[in-house]
Amino acid sequence: MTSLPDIHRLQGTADLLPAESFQWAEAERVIRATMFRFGFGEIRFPVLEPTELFARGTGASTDIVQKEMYTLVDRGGRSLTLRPEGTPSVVRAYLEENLGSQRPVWKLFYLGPMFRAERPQKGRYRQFHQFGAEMIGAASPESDVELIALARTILHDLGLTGLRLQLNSIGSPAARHDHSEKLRAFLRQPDVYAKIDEDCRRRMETNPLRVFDCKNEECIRIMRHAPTIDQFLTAEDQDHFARVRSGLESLGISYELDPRMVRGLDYYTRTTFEFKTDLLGAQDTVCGGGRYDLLVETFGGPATPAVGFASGIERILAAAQEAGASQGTLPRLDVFVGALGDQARALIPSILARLRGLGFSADSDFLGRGLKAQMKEANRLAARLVLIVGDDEITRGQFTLRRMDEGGQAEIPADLAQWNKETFA
RNA sequence: GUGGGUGUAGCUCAGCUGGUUAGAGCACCAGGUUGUGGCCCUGGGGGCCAAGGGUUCAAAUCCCUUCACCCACCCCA
Repeated sequence: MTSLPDIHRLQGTADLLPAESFQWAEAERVIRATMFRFGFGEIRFPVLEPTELFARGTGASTDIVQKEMYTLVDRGGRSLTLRPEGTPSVVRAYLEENLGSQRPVWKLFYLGPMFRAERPQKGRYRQFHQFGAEMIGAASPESDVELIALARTILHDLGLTGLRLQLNSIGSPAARHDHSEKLRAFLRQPDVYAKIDEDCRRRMETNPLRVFDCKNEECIRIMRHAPTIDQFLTAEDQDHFARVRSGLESLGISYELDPRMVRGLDYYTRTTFEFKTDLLGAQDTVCGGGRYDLLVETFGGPATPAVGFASGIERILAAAQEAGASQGTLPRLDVFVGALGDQARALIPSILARLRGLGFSADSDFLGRGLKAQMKEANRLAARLVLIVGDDEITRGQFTLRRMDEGGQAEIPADLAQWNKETFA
């Protein structure tokens, strides 16, 4: 089985072999292409960051910071953390590279691995991969709409259909704080408290908004009468939200209002959104995002509004597969060189070099096997052509070129210099 | 961190209430075609049945422990 009995892939991580990594490369290509079409440029930032970046950026009260970070101490005694999400790093770079003074608005995207020390399950991994986009410097409702449209376009381009867009506005931190307090007060009323279940009594203290998510029918009934966030939004918040909604409508993007939608990160303000699928089981959010108008300030920068989203590649690929989206297959090999005999085998390197120089993908057998085995190998590689080089061919000065789809064979000159693209078309 | 499920060949799995050398399909290798793939036929290599302990004349099968993986809760991509 294994010759490394004590060395294993870490829980919640994966090895991707060529058949699968090819799907990934395709997805990444699509993501970048669409990002560029929307005018977003790629930012690459470190996988390892100071722990304080996330403690302050993601938020000390979040589950991510409280129990899900891979944190280590380096030799200098510094606390470092494998990035659990991208947004704080983008904001750090924005400030560190002094981007705000160069242009009023920055549109950046990223793509890469993130790390969270959670118990793995379907659609949840300890090393997973996200792409995300951030527009920093714009406060307009149209920028919210632009980001939602961007996310939706990429998801569509990746073959995902039937997604539900859920939308909410959570106002300012002050409004949320107000709301939470009122919610607690509501839940503490004896006649209410008596009816909610144990989980919700716990949630009431830790995160009262979560009670809205309870699946218990009694809790759902009671929560219909609970105060919702929209009652705490300012007139400006409400106006912003109304303009986001009308912007989406003018684009024909349908959405569901979900006043109970809670996002797990501290920095969101006003608009929040999620794209969900019903193809994945419990972990059904494929993309989540929102506005974070105060985050730049919390790092000591100037008041700078921003909006962004992040999306999980594993979940997207799983959902696309579930939806029966066409899966790209590895490209076919153009020419397989089948050689027989020492004299012919000695020619393989220069033949391969010539074919590759002409722009063809070319491969050969390096085991010195018989022609039959080499033909099987060529078939496995889905080769279009097999160039057969044996003693006969060398004495005749003509190589045999077999077309694998039709089965026909032809002769081509043994002189490599006479070959051109048409020879192997 | 909590709950449930599953661990038998590279992969997907069978092996019922314990009984002689542990099976199938696929994959891999070889032969049928001493220089020709995909289909077919024949043969072959591969398993300390997750690990450790226990019960028994006898354990892949029953019991215990550990480990791993999966699903779910919490939360999120």
